[in-house]
Amino acid sequence: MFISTYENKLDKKGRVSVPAAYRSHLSALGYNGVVCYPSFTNSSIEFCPQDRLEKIIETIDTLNPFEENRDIFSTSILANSSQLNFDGDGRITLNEKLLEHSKITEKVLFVGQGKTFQMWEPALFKKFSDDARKKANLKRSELKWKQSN
Amino acid sequence: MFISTYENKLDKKGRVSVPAAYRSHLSALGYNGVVCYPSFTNSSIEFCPQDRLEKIIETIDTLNPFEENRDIFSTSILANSSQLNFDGDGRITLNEKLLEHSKITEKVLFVGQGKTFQMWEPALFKKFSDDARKKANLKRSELKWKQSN
DNA sequence: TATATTCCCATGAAATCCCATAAAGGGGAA
DNA sequence: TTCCCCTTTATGGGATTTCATGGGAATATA
Repeated sequence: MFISTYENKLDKKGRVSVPAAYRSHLSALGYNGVVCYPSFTNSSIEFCPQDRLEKIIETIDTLNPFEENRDIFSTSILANSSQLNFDGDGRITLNEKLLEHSKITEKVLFVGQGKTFQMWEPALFKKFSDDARKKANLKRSELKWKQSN
Repeated sequence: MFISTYENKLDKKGRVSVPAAYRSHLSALGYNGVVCYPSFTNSSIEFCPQDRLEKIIETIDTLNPFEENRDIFSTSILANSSQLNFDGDGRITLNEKLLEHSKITEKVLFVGQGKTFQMWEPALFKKFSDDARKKANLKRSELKWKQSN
């Protein structure tokens, strides 16, 4: 389970420590790295264990080859996703594309999302999260209903 | 079941003993820790066994990955949750975010809620429960009046 | 050869473990 | 019920380990 948030520092080599709590969960799942891709809907980087991306690929694969969605998904997710392995100290190195999309420069905020997690530029996340909280209050009843089913 | 209330002390390392009665219930469920998150509606910290949060994660996971609701819920719930494990003496360590939300500084009041429990700054809980009692009284007279008609 | 990437180790700070002590609670016998 | 003893629990603090971070050396890349 990926939960909570952790703020770590990006060093001048472009490395950042993945929080120990996330690493131990990943290694429990049998992974020594993560797959990541720029989010569709916001400026974060999405991370997931490898098997999850495989599931997404399968889903895309079932789409009609001439359907527009298929192209959109495969181009924007698969083409932009990368495999990042941990170094001996549990760090990953972020490439130029990821830094650009996320606008991360100094600090990296890791945000747990249950089965996945994200990386954010801290200030951008704060903005997003304030917004989310407001909307969540409005939509809370909706989630409760789904849970009870 | 988590019932009754207990007031324990927060030490200067930010640790507090979880009441033995709560701990033994948790260990009967097979957990050596708890998951917690700031309450939506008041200044308490809500605690639950881990499986409860896992159920929420499953629910969120059934939502379409590109749907707005999914982000909103996972951000406002999961990002604000943390896993707290017991040390060898049955204590947990509260982080800055939790202390700030709850305004806890010296004393911690544990309040049983059946399947979950809460942590309060004692004075704030007193205010909260006094208020609740007043409201209940108002509604009671309302109810009586309606009954007598 | 120059540049980037990966591996390895050092350091300080923070979290965790471990033990000592004091207080509280429970059970049995008078 | 009351007293005493034993066990459990709460709390404090020192010792140890883990973790994040920086930088140098080694390897790969171009």
